[in-house]
Amino acid sequence: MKTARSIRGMTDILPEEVGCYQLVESVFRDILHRYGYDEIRLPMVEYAELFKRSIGSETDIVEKEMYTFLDRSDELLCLRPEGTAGCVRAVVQNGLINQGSIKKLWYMGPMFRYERPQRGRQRQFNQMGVEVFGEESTEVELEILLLCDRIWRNLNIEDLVQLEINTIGDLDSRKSYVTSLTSYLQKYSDDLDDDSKRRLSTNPLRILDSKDDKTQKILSNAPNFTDFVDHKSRGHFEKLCNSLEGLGIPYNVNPALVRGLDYYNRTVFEWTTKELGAQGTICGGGRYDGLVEKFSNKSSAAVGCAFGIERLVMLTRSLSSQENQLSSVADIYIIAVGEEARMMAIRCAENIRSEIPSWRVLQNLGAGSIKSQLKRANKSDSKIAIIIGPEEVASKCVTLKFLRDDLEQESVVESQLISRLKDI
RNA sequence: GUGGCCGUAGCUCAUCAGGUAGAGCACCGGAUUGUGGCUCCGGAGGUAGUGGGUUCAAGACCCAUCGGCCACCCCA
Repeated sequence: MKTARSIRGMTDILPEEVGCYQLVESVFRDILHRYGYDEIRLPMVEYAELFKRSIGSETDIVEKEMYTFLDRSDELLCLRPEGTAGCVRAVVQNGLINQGSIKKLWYMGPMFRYERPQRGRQRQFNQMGVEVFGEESTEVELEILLLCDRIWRNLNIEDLVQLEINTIGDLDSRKSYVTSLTSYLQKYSDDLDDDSKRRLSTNPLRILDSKDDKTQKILSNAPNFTDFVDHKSRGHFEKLCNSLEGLGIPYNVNPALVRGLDYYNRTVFEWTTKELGAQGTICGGGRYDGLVEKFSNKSSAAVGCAFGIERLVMLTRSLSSQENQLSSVADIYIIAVGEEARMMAIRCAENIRSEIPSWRVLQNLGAGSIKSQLKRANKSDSKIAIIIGPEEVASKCVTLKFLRDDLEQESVVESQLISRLKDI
């Protein structure tokens, strides 16, 4: 059946996997709460223009990865490819940033990018994100990195991740570096690989990432980005690095780390892992002091980052263990044979659910012999089966059968059931 | 968008000089009357991703298409 198929790259998260998601999400929620961040819930659809202006129209995301469409009023909309732009929009629109005060927010939800799916990459994927508005000191970066580190530790993946960090200076220093780099590379343009040739005119900074040996050779004599970073940014970065050292957070300065979104300035960082194949970034972010003023007559410093939930789930799962954390184990399975018994069974089930809320009570749905119902009870992993048939109806008793322990089954008067169960 | 590998029962896979498909697990039922787990017996379940082509004959060969995986690209 062709129609019973999900869209490419948009996968179902099956019941057996949901436990892992809930675990990752609850760790995130808990830690963000403890650091004093508030949740904000944002729409999945925004004006396409929002992303063009914030992420940058020359970027891959905007150029070829957005789900863009016209709605019935001919408005050009798109499915959000990331969370920061929408968060900035919301913060400006709702007047959440006041001069001189700091706003700390987090959000969670699906993002959409039209890319070829592969390990760790889907067209619909889930992110958790953090944004802090209104403070330009390195303390913000530091707090976010500390909070990341705490998340890794809570998920027991701290040994599997590394922090890569860099500064890309302010807008002016980036501009002058780009002109310098471009004019240098222009001289060798014939020897560059095809991708890099193309990027020479679109996004020269990206050439630094080229995997081509010849291109890398050319780059070895290219002007150094570090020399172009403005003094303030450099100082900012050094201060951050010193603080990280002081706090014992290992990091690696990666001069080639240039993020693919235009809104960043100064600090950029990525937490990566080698466990996930080619898509090793589990969290990426940085500072974007200039973005708010693009949508507002005010300006505000800002830092943020986003976590890939699927990738974190894969990572925590690659550690084995906690799979099926919240899988379908039950406490009680109720078996009924006959119409009157069924009514009695429902009564008992509801009664237990009211009186012992922490228990998971399954009731056999549909008919079946006692034997087949007991088989199901066994498969449900229930500890106890309650059997109710004509005999039980007649005697106003229920039969308790212990499925995991070597105990005699017993008969309990219906009115005594709860107190008997509470003793177990 | 590009490249490599792959697509047979719910799942994992076999079948392969091309002659209209099998196993294990799972599922359902039974082994004397209302009792699970172990064992034994039986049953159901596949137009071999889809569409063309080659052939007397194709799951097996060719082409296309869709999908999956992995990589490039880029990123979470």
